[in-house]
Amino acid sequence: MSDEKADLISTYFKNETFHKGTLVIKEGKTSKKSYFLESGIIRCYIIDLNGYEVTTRFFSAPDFLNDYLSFFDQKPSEENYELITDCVVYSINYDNMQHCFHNIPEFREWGRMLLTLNYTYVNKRIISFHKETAQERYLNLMKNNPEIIEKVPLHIIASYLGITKYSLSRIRKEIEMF
Amino acid sequence: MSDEKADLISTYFKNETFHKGTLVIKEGKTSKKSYFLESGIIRCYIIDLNGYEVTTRFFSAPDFLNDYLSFFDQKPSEENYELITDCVVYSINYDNMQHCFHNIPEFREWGRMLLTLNYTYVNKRIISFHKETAQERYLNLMKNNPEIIEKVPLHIIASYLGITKYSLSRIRKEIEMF
DNA sequence: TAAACAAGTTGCCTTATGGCAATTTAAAGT
DNA sequence: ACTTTAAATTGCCATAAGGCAACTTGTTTA
Repeated sequence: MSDEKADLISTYFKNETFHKGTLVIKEGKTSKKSYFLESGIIRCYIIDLNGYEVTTRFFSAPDFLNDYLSFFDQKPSEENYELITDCVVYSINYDNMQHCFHNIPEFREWGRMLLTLNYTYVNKRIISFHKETAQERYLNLMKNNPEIIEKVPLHIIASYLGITKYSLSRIRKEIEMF
Repeated sequence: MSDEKADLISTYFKNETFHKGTLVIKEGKTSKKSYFLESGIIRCYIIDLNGYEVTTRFFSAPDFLNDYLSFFDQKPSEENYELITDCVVYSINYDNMQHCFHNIPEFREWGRMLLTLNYTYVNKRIISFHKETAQERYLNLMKNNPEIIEKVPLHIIASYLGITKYSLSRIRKEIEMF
């Protein structure tokens, strides 16, 4: 993408800072913005049938974050997006997003690319649940996103890996012993 | 959608019949068509790192099936789509799909809706791996897609549920005993 | 800095699932 | 109909992960 285009696009984004613990998107409320994450970590989670929090995804800079279902259809979200650390973001609202989509071909292309990446991501995740042990999933997360291992509380990582905090604690112990 | 629109759209689709065992989309080859499944069952699977087949999804009439990544980007697929039973489909090729997308607003809307449904589907699936036992996942499949339980071989259903054929066989036995 | 609370660890035991081998049942091919 | 092959079942034992309770460590906050 050319610099001019990038500059043009950047004028539709607004720089913002949020603090740890903030819910940028709330279950039941319609998502008003999408975010480019400049620094920090955000997690997406839902409450399952038994009342437990299930972390479905982490976002860490420089990821782009939005709730497809809520944002593009402007209907209530079914998930929560919570800041694990303080974050600096560039946000874009619905109208500006629509404007960019309709007027900047590169933006459309980029949007489609994001969708592709997202789809690939969830597909890989499903496969990882089939054919990897919890320990392997943990080691992969460690390899690909060490910042998450470092900054996210154990019980949240456990809920992302699909195991209990007890099991993750034991896995950590075992890994330390090489 | 109005009847005229539906008729118009239908002219871009071609009626075809394929036999059990056919691979309509092959790993490494670019997907040329998307399919509306009129009757029959198709599964999508990949080969994992250890050489095992992992079934990631079933399609049963009246589902719409396509490989987003391969079809829309016209690049090689990473998955296989195999007919579990004989199938009757309505297929549409890439050029016609593009034409419809550009000229029929309802078609675009429908495309976005499909995407939404797909995303919701994979999200639910990820959650089911977190917080349901294999037996619960099996019972849900039974409830929502009895035709799959009936017509798909046990070892394939097992690979979809993320367990071995041995475990699924035992789960079936246990369920029969109420 | 004390007190309160959350996060993480660990021992003990239970349960779900895996993996192999032997066997039975069902399906396909000639 | 017979033979061959694939699919499904089952006994036996191994392993991964869960769940509870007690305990330790680390973080807030009054």
